[in-house]
Amino acid sequence: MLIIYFLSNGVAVRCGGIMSNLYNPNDIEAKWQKNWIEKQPFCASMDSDKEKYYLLEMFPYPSGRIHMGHVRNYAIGDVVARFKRMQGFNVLHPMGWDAFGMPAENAAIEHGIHPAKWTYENIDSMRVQLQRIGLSYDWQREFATCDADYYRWEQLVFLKMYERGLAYKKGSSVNWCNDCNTVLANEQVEDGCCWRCHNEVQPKELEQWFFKITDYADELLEWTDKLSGWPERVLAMQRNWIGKSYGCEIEFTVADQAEKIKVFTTRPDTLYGATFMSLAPEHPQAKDLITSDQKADVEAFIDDVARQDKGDRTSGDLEKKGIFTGSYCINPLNGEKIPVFLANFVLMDYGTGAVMAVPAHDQRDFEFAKKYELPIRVVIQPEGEVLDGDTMEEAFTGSGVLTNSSQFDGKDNETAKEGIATFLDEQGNGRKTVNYRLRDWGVSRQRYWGTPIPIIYCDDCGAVPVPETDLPVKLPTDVELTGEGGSPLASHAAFLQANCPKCGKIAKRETDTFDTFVESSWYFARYTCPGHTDGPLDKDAANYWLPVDQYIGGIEHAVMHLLYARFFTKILRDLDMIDVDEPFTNLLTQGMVCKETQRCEEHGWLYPEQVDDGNCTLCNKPIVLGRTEKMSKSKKNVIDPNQLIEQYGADTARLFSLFAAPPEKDLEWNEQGVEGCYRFLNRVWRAVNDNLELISGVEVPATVSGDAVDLRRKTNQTIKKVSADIDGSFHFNTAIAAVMELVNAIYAFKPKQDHPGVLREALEATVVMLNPFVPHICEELWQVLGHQQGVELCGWPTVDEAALVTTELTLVVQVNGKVRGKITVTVDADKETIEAEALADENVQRFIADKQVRKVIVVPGRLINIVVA
RNA sequence: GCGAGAGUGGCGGAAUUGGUAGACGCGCUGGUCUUAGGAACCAGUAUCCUAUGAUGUGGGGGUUCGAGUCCCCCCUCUCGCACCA
Repeated sequence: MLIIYFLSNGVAVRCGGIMSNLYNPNDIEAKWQKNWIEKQPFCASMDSDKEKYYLLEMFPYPSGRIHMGHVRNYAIGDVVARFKRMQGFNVLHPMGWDAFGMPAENAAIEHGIHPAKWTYENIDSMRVQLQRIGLSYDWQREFATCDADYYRWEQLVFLKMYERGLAYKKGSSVNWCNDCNTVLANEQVEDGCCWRCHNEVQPKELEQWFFKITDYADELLEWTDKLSGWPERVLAMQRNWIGKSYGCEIEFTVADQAEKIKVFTTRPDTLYGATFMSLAPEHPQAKDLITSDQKADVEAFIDDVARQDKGDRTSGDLEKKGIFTGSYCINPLNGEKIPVFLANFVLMDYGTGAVMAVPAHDQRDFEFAKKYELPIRVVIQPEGEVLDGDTMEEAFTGSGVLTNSSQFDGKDNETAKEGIATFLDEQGNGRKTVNYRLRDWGVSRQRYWGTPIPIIYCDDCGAVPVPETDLPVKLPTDVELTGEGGSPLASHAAFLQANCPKCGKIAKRETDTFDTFVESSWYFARYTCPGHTDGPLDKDAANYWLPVDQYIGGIEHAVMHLLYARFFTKILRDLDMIDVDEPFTNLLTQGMVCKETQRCEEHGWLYPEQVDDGNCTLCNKPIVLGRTEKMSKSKKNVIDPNQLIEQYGADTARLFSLFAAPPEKDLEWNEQGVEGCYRFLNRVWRAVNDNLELISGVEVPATVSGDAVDLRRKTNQTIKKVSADIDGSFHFNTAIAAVMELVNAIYAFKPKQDHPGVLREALEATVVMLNPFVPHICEELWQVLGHQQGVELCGWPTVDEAALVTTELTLVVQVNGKVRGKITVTVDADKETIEAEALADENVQRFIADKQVRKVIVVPGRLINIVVA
């Protein structure tokens, strides 16, 4: 026999004779990918006969290289797309590029390559990499957000928003990142640092464009209760972010002045307990309140706080500090004079920036009062306890009955909240209000590589919108990026100079560009009509496809992207461009891809290929295993998908990503697990090829007998399980496990030659069911099995209920809840027969012995429990 | 502190309505075939034990004929928010 040794996929194999029978993923995958690129079988069009299904994964930033997170995200999506298509849905599954953003500018600065060139080249290279995974996208709908054909419509939406006052400009203190040289939205600041570069964020006064997301705060919040297809924690994060709280605005008159100070409180019931007031140091009224004898000290305090880092300012363990302004204000309920303080823990951007301090019932005020020896007055007494302001050790924030509160004494505090609010309203000193944590979305960025904001500044007419007919305001390409002196648009004469659309005089163009989250806030809608030239959206197409039935992406977008996209959907609806309220019916947030870290004492973090047999390849010292963490370049615990695919094939990469963990959980990368998946695909490959001669041309029989009954039952049980596991619940790992069981049953099935039809049936079901997971090998095997049409066109298999029926059942017999035996009975056996059989079991008898049988519980189809004394 | 989620073999993970805990895969052990095995196939693999036996799903209680699953208390971990008035 001819013996050949060669290396295939990194594994040495020996092949006796027929080489064509070897599973060779690279050849098969190249063949089918070529077929998909040429024939474009995954292109969608509107079809009223079929039920639509819009499946979308979060589009990638074109960094140039895909990572395992992409592979996982898109593999999950592709299973759903292929499955739904096989089920007969009209599936829209598009892909494109979130193409504006800073890395392109950084590449330009570092390597002198133009952002546009860099971006489009990256897109070309990433498209090839995605195609190498075998994803079933409708590539005809592809676009990049940096295409003028895309962003021109974004500019139009902006103009419409501007008309309606939903986009406006104001000067404000913004979050400034010195490293990125730009402004950040509140959502983009994490622990006081830039979400991208982690540089410390500084406050800076700037004129900025804002989107009035606060107008939609209520609707965005209300819908969080209706998005039943979203994970609860994402909804919780959004609710938290919107931060709606009901309360009261109360006006305090400043003693001996006409001025009033407005506070926001959720606890008007504690107003009689206010013993001082705290203002944010940057409160605009603060300076007017400083009396001359306090001037020097207070101003020093204000400077001190201003210099403090914003992160520390809101960190919670900041030491509470404050200073008396010298002024007093009057409690509108009892006319009491209380001192006004400035306090470092009062935030200007929440509520009104001023707080009535009730030390007895607020922990922060309590600590402040203790420190500065201010009075603590109890106004709410809990049941069964008597609080005393002089002796209490912490604030009481629970509910109780009012005291020291004049006509409200004796009322429970919930009733008093209403009563005091109403009373204040009648007196003209306050009113019930609602307060939000959510701020308007600042969208100006002082960057080049983004969508230009279509506004012209005229000395006479002010900010004038660019006429719709002049759109797009194109980003000029003839710029040089140096990384210094701010955005190159500000010094680009041809771009900068424009005539005022109103008066025609020479004017200046806006040089800021949009936050790139604006592009990703509506791309899913544009996919429904990417070539539309009469407006942002073709309403018919958008209404046919939207909302997205299933959206899949990372949890890191729980607040920013997902909230902005919801907001934009409502904007588009109110601009009469679409009819839906919410963009994404169902949301799946997949877990991160993690891997064990490895470290060398001398060389620090090591890449997997820098470790050989537990030793560092650089110095041969033993490595130290670190924690399992999210794959990241900095920790070097990364696997390059391209290399992985080269070694094992895309099907193996996909299979492992789907099998090793359920999609919403973190996935721990494990080389041996990958090999296990590769082995399984080899097993499937051989199961078909080794039996090919036996089953070719064989019809699947209508009725079967003998051992074949069991295999047919297993086949149908598997179809049932896999269908249920994929549909709706996305339990891909258990679906794959079920097919593995079927394959094991096929291997164990004997004698094969007696029942070729049933064997064929089982093998075909295996191939069809695996297709959503590993499409290349399945297409190939389907062809090998003699089919002319693609496997996807054969449809998803249906369960033959008759084949599931069994004649005999194995029941467990318990004595006092413990398994003591098993009996086999016919399915139609009655309760008496089953009981008699169970009691007759030898081992069961031993445990019953001479004891008295109290009760016998028969759970049909499952077990018998004999209860003895 | 608030909110969400999790805790099951050596590891990743399974277990409709409470009904045989540990599917499937990895790893490990033994075997077959081999010059060879890091291939393939077969068998075994929760723990303790001589055992047909006992124990076992973070800990402690409870409900039940029966609890990983339901109820109460506690512990640990992960994530998000956090001086939000």
